[in-house]
Amino acid sequence: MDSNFGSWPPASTRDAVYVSLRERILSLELAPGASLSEKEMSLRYNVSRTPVRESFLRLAEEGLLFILPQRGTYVSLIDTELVEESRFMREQLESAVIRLACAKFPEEGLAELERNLRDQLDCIGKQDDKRMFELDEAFHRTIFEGCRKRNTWALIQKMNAQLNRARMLRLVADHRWEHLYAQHRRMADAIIRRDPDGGERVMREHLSLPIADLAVLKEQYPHYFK
Amino acid sequence: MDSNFGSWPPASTRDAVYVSLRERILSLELAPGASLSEKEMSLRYNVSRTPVRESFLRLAEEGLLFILPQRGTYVSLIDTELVEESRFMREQLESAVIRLACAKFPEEGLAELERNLRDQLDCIGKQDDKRMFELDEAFHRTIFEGCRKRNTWALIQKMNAQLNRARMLRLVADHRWEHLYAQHRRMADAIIRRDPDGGERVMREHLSLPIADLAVLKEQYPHYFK
DNA sequence: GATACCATGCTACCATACAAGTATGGCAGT
DNA sequence: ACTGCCATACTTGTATGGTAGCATGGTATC
Repeated sequence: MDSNFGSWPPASTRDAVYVSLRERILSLELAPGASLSEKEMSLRYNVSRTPVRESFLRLAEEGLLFILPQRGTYVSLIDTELVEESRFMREQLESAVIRLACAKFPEEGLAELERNLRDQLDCIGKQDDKRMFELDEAFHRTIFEGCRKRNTWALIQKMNAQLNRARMLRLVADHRWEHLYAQHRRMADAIIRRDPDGGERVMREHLSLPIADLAVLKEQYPHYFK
Repeated sequence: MDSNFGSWPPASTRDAVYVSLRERILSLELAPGASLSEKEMSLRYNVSRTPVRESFLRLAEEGLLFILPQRGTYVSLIDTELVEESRFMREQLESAVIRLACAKFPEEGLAELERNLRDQLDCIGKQDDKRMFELDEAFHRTIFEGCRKRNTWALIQKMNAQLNRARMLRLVADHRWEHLYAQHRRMADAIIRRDPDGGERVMREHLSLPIADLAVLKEQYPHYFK
């Protein structure tokens, strides 16, 4: 889920600070609009201002912070337009890729999807939300990798920062895991059947759902939004 | 074409260095594989290592540099897989957006497209390559803005760094400007006609072309590629 | 009372110093 | 001649000091 996935612990102080800050922002522990400063964070993490500053710059590029020179640094407000566009982009890219998958997909990838689906069923029984979230991501990633579209997936992951922060507001998210599983199952079936139209249809349905209630959230937490 | 577009001169030393380095990399003045160092650049630009270093980090994130800690920094080799994926992503996003444009597009945007097309014709007569390139970009940007997909366009611009560097290798690029103009003309017509299928068809055709000869380039400049 | 000014303390930005890891070339020992 | 060691000169990573710009609150002036 993170760019450092697979290379733990972080090689540098900078990465450690970056990872920590990012997590705190996405979890809303650092709320949208909150103010921070290089000095403050350097004290908190017991490091110098340099790695903190470099993390700030990186987070600012990702749209999670915004920096006003000589004034201060703030956690960026959630931009509904940006969230919607992120969802839009993901929908387009994923539906294109599943078409590819329905045209040609390696046997090994298919086996991986089946394994993943079995695990999902298992998770639904155990109500393990965290693991289910990981399986969801892994399922999609497997499709991308099977089509040799690793970089595309990486880009989607970056954009998802915005999306996931919004999603985090739905505190007790309606874990409609059964529904999610059913859609994943249909995707795998479409790939097996070599049915691009069917695959695309499920995928678009799948990716239209997540943030239908964005407007509601904006009313509920107005100070978190732009 | 740049994120600082419209806010000139660059507010900070950092941005100035970043813009300059980026341009030199994309123009291949700094060739793929070339080695550079923070110190060297700080001397050349007469600034301290700090803004240079921060530019390096940003360029590394964009995939234009790669940094080996304690060893050195190099201009990244052109990754054909990444280039192809960039093209792929652009194709998906642009064809989705032109479908939107064919469903609904503001009158004002349409006027802008017509203005742009007139200027393109003008440019073809004058053989002004640089301006034609700008008009090409502006044409596409106008379509995105008319659909309120500004952020999507911004993302495409970032990805294009990889693409454009590859494109730059075709030194005397075949400026088939007339062909390009014809395609743009057909896109505008599709928007006017409200013809999503026609619009998408032209767009996909338009964006499939650019790097058909990537393999040839790789043979011609093997040391520039991964 | 309202307004213009200025001291103060904050910020991020930039310069510089130091630390730590790595490549290289020469030299000593075999 | 070859090998292993080490001094040296690089590299990036981190720490810290100083600077310029901005916000704020108090004060002097009208």
